[in-house]
Amino acid sequence: MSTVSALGYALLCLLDRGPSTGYDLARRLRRPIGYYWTARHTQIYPELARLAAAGLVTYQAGSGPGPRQKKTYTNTAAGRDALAEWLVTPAAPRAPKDELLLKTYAVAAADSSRMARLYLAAAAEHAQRLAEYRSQLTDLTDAGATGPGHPGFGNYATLRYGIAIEQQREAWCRWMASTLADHPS
Amino acid sequence: MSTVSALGYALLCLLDRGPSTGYDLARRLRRPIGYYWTARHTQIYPELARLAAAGLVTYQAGSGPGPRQKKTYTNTAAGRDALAEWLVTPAAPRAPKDELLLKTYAVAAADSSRMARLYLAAAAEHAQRLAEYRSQLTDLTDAGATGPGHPGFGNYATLRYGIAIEQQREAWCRWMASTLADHPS
DNA sequence: CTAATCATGTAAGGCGTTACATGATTTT
DNA sequence: AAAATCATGTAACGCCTTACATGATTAG
Repeated sequence: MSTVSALGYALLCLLDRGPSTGYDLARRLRRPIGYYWTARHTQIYPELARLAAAGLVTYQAGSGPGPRQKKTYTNTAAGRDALAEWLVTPAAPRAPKDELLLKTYAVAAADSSRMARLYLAAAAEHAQRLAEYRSQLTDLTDAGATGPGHPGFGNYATLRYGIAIEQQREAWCRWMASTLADHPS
Repeated sequence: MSTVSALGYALLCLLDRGPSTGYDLARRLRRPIGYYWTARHTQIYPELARLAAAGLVTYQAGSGPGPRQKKTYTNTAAGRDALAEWLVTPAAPRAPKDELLLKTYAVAAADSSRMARLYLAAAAEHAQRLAEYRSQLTDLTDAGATGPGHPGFGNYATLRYGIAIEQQREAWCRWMASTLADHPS
């Protein structure tokens, strides 16, 4: 009963919205899923092969641009069932990895003013992300994707989360920068 | 010039606050660093060996409880320098992995009421975390760790971040749950 | 004519987890 | 007497990135 990896389910999520080649899945994975899940094509191709072997996807092969065949993948009924079941299964907690927080823990061992610049740069990045997310949210709001039932609701909901988090992180980074600036070491 | 991994720097951060055995580092890594960085002892022991080989830490060996020697590690001057330099170096962006957001993206393919329960359970977990963080923040505030210069400031600053994020995430989970409940599929 | 895009794969190596292995001391 | 804690390691395996490899079509 070959278990499917999270990446496998991510691909099933994408294929649920429409058939794609592996190449296309890599492109579609960049936005908006790339904000909370990423994978390179080198991971995607073998994973698609595993999903096909498990009977969760099928493909139609045609002639491709390169020396190999181009394969267009679709979810099978088993794939849709597996996806629906996975969606309502609580996720195992993942190990968090946040290098900026790790650095913050040891802030006493660093030069304050150089460290403050780090937080300002991070704040600027978050501000830029925030602008990106907000513009995408506007588009989705205009399209009426603010409720479940609308096909864009998944995107809308994740964007709302992203906006809330980026706001907090930007504010926290600015607070760190100003706190360090007020207190040179 | 053997490059040091993020885990290596995490260990240097801990050793900067006091010498430890590998076992003790694993324990100290659980809280509060465990909130934003984790590692098992199976990763820590080889990493300490690499740090020692690179001259960033030294150890004093004594007789241990088991068949092997117990080693107490300390940062060297080179280790402290490497740490100070790493702290002010911008981190390379990490690939985010958030299974709940991935599921949210595909929410249209799931049963609404079962999915709503998932968000409620997640919200409850965040509420519990929030209570934990708040109680620790109170202790640190009482200890006067609210400004840089105080040795507990690193903990204080990361807790403030954690509280802000957990609040947002809890609120977002509750919003998702109620939005799905209002709109059964 | 050059670069980008479309399209699919393999191989080597780092990071991280789980399971395996040993054995003294302290607590229940 | 049993369980937890202290203490250190190795081995196998999965996940993920970087580099390697091929070649047609389209846009500048």
